[in-house]
Amino acid sequence: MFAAASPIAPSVPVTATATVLSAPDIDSSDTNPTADEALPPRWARGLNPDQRAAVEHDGAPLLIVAGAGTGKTRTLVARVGRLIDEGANPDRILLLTFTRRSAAELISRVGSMTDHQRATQIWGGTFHSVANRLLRRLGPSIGLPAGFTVLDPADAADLIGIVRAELGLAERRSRFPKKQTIAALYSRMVNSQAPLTQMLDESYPWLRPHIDDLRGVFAAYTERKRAHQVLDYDDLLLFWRALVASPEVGPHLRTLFDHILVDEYQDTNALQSDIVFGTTGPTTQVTVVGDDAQAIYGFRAATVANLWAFAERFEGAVTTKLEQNYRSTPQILHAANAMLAESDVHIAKRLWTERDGGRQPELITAHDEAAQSNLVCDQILALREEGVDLRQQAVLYRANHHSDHLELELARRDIPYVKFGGLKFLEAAHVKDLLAALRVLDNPSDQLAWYRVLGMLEGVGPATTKRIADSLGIADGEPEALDRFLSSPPQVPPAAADGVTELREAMADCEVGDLTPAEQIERLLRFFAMVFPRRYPDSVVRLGDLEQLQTTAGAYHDRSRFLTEVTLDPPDRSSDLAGPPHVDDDWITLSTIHSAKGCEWEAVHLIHAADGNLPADMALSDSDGLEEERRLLYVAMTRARDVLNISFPLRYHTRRYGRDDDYQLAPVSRFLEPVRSAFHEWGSSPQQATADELLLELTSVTVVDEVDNGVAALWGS
DNA sequence: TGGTCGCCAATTTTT
DNA sequence: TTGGCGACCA
Repeated sequence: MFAAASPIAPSVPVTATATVLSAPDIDSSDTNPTADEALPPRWARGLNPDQRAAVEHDGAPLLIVAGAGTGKTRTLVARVGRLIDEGANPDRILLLTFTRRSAAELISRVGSMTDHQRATQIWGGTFHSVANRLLRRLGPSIGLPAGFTVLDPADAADLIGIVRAELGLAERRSRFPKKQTIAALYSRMVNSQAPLTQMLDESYPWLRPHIDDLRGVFAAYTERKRAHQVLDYDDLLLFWRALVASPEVGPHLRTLFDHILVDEYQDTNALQSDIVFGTTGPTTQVTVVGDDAQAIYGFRAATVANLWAFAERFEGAVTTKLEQNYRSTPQILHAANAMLAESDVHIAKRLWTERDGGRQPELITAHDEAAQSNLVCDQILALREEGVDLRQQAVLYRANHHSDHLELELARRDIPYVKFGGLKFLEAAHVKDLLAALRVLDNPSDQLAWYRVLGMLEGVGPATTKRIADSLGIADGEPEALDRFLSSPPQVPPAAADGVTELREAMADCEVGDLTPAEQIERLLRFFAMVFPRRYPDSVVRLGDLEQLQTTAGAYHDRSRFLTEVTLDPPDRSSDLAGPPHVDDDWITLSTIHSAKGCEWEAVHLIHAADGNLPADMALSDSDGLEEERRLLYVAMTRARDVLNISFPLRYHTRRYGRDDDYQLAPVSRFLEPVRSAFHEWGSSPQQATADELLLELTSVTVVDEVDNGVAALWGS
């Protein structure tokens, strides 16, 4: 009922073996145009009938349900290319994507298809970056100062930590939730638009007794943000929606765009759906693309209900499906389809391919984690021998630390790798230090930035920081705080005297001199060079990082702009600053499944596919969480073109009881158990493992008899 | 005695 | 990399 039959797209046979349909072969249609008098326009080349229908649709709101590997990006690019070709004004096209990187890629591909210059005029980016752009321009008309500062999530949590302490909730025994927990709760509340009581009942039942205190923290946090003119990520969305709702600005906003296109619509939340709806005017054509089988951001309050209810919210909407897969072998598709069959995705679709041949995906049981790392390295190298470059291979896993052991083994064997989704650049302490100093200059009411900067001084801890801050009037959000700090030295412990002098001089130079952002960073670096050696053992490396950041800042003339861009679109890791070692180097990609969304590789090695890791234990409490884990596995499997190797260790060593030789036995992921026949299976057998464990027990357990009997029983069978 | 500093354990997924 | 706990300094 949700996926109404589309009037514009022919329905596609849903069996995996259907090869009758006349979907054009991409390669031959690109190189061998048969229609000699009228070449199809560039955007139409190589599209299959379903894709072409989606590209050419005009009028009613359009939902494109695009399965994994069905040419979703190609279709989106072609659609935008067609619009521009046919005279649409690019700066009246809004293209909302999940990451900034995918927006940039889409726009660049549109550019090479049409006109590069015109393509760059498209409003492209994440919801957050577009919100920022709109609010700088239109914010003042709803009472938002144009000079607001954007807080990254870590800063937001720190600010919550401050008000939490100020409200006296940080006392020893109160067992009040930590700042990260409160921040996560707050963010989910905003993004799902659910009331606190409901949020607590559904997701945080153990916090129920603290409901009044939590309300107090939220109120104080909101008040503090207002006083200091800072917005967190969620506020960017909230204020965009406020623009939409405003009687003055709303109607104007709805005339800005002729076309709104949203990618990854299954991973948008309630607030984002409101925004798209509210930004759509009577003459705006809305197109959303998504796949409910790939919804993996429920923990961030994303809801596939947006996708399911699209046709209800956007009246007269039509739905079209893309089901022909151009990526994977039939064997891989079969395994993925079978695994997903049990799930509760609403929009029926079955991927099929014209490809034939290919090897069976493998399900590998490893003796333990060390064996798994070894096996994976062996396979990576074997594939490289066969001609599959490392660049065409990836190792995927559920949680960041799952790659720890493998990384050691890769390093030992000199296999180069690049890791995605790990520690964020913004989370590196030294980067936060530098940005805090710039933020103090940029917005002297930014209490959080002040606290961080002052706390860097020797002999100055939380208590002294607060004392100095109070004497400067920072807690009250007085912008004169900076002038006071620069005109007379605050009272500090003797150890901090030199540091505070250098800091004041550096900031004064940045304030009065007409310095570019890069020059200001250069000036501040002298202060950092003073305090870093005491603060960080690897201070030289960190200072080097900051010099790289200085280079990056060279592209900006405006300090506020630089700060906002870095906050909303940070480089992935610190090493990004230095760039990849050599362009012609070959390296393998390590990534969480979440970060692998939208990517594909010739060979995918999925590790730690053990129950407890995938699905993760944390997700087992409710069925929604469990289903999301299943879709996560589906996303991982469908990243592979030719080779899919899934492995899991039979046992995990734990140190829970203080001994290194403790272990837990782990079965294969419950999602894979029913579809084992789709795999070529090999590795250690569970029976063998259990006997091994019991032998191990023999050496360390005192109740020898029982264990002995257990071993005898097993070996007897 | 208040406050800083050093050492230890633990960490789902992210715009 | 954060937080918690204990040692040491004014």
